[in-house]
Amino acid sequence: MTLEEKTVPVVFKALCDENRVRILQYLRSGEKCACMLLEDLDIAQSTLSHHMRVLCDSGLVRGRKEGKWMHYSISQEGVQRAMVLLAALGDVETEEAGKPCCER
Amino acid sequence: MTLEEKTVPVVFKALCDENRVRILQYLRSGEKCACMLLEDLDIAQSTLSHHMRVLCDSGLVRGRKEGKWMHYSISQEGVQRAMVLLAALGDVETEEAGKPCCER
DNA sequence: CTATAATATTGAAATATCTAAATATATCGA
DNA sequence: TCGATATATTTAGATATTTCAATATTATAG
Repeated sequence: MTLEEKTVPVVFKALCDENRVRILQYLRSGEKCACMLLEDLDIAQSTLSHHMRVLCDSGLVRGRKEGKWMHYSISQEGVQRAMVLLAALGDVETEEAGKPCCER
Repeated sequence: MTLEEKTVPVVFKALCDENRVRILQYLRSGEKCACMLLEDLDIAQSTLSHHMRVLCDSGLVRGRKEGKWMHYSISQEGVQRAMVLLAALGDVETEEAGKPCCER
């Protein structure tokens, strides 16, 4: 597994803002429509819309349009993909027997 | 598991910059000293130092001082902690049987 | 078709982040 | 102690992000 430098930031930017983490927290209790989130979060509507775009771009959240309402939910597949990317980090190659990188 | 809104961004900011992902990529082949990273990455020394601080603050990387050299390596514990945080997202509560949030 | 309601987009200000040069600190060897 | 080397911190400019008001778009009801 090789980490792609361009795509990894797009995925994890979702988790780099306090408000987006709060939104994800809400979504853990199931699919929510934007109006619901707007009630609970005390942010402007355009701000919510911006954050939902970032979340959807990351793949961690899925948006479903139903009439004039947008319903958002956590994407299991997206979370799984992110887990794989993160796990790749922990997957360190076999240590090259104490080879020193600098003269001592 | 409950996601803490303040701490989660600190952890995942590590993965939100292309250069930091490249650094993590390098560290996958084992512990590296700063001078090594500096050679490979084509960025200023102060820039590297800044990124290493962000990485260490996230807990994903551990720094070890040896004389005048700093050695950096991926922290298995840190990656594990991040995995737990991320997994909490996928752990969605039992869906409340299609309860609609908006009038239709 | 028109009015209304939900969401998206645009524009602009405030704030944060990235970058590098200059400087500071720490360690080692002479 | 002095000079050289590795890394950290400070400062400042460039860029990106967050936020909200205003406006645009889309869908539904009448």
